[in-house]
Amino acid sequence: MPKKVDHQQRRAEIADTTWRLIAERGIDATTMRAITDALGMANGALKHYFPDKNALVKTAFVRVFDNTNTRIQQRLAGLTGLAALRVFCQEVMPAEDVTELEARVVLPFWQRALADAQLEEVWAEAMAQWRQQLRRILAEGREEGTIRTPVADDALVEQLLAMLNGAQVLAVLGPDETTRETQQAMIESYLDNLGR
Amino acid sequence: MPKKVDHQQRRAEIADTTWRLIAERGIDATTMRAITDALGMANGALKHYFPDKNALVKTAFVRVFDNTNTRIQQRLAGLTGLAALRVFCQEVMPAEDVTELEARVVLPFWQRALADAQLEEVWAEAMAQWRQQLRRILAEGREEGTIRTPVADDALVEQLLAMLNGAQVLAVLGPDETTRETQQAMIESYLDNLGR
DNA sequence: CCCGTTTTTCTCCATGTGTAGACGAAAGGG
DNA sequence: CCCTTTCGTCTACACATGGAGAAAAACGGG
Repeated sequence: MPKKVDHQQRRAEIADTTWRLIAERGIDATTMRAITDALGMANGALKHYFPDKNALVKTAFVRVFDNTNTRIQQRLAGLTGLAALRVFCQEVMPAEDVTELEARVVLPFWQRALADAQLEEVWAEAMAQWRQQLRRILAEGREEGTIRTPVADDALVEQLLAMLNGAQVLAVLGPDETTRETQQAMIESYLDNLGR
Repeated sequence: MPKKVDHQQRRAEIADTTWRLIAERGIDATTMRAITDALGMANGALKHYFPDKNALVKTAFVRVFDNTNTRIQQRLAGLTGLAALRVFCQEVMPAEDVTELEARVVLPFWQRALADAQLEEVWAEAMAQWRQQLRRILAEGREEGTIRTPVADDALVEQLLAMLNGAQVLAVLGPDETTRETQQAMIESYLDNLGR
């Protein structure tokens, strides 16, 4: 029997360095040769794991989403209502270094999703998942009394989703370093207002 | 004396078809040959108007921003406070066809701005302008009593900016046609809440 | 009608890209 | 110890892109 290589782990490794390169140098500079160079491999080696670049980029993006979501789920353990919502927002917003890297990947992803139906589908699913989770958290908050705004939950979900996505743009493309605390203040005051 | 061609108008014409192509086919498919083909020109003709592609793309983006802003200023004539804010949001959000086209240009712009300092500067200026204008509108609303929320104006400005940018993403990449009215409801309920 | 200037066209080239395929290397089982 | 299977490397290639430059055309004035 031949070489034994953990195919799954290798794929993950390649995808990880791919999105890291995207975050660092931009997606245009992330060519297949740049990826294999960063991995210390030759350019043809990717072929055994990804048929073409589209597949590679797609799984790289999916991996970023998965990372974000599992991180959220971990930090969300045991929390409900407004407290859960606060953690959710903090974890998605580019307040830390990890989240800023993720933001630098999401913007190119959006651009590519405009022209690739598969990527758009991935994004749509991610947003559907977030919508569902936010709705559940809001319902919890209503029940336990931590959320008392007269605004309908559906509108709140859209507001939150839009704010979180927009915050990514403002954080990564804003030159001001104030954005760090400004964004914290922004989301905090919004959340405070939900409890009246 | 030689040919007399309105240099300014020609530049504008080229920039316009450029961002229209970007909106329709995506920015990757918008090559210089695609642009000249759409214009009925040869590929070398652009050289007299733009030194390279970066300059072309940059002015195309700037033109989109200028279009949006002048449209806003026109519709904003005579309005103050909450009414002005409502119009501002409606005009920026991709509720109409024109605004959706603009959104399809903004997403690629963000991606490019990540790697191009000049483009980032353009975006920063646009956001600075919007921030200033929003602050003024909010101050007006406070004075005339149409805005009575206890949340600080600075936080409101950031919330609005983030929501407007995020709405662009959700509108263009969301498969649901519900987003049209959903987004209207979202922004309306947010604005209603500002007046208590 | 001719001429000088500008604009436009056309051809060409260097470069970088994704991808394919042949060859060598490694590794574990018989 | 060998051999089959997989993995990795290297070279090559077709192709598109941005850009440069010479030739031709268009245009307005003398």
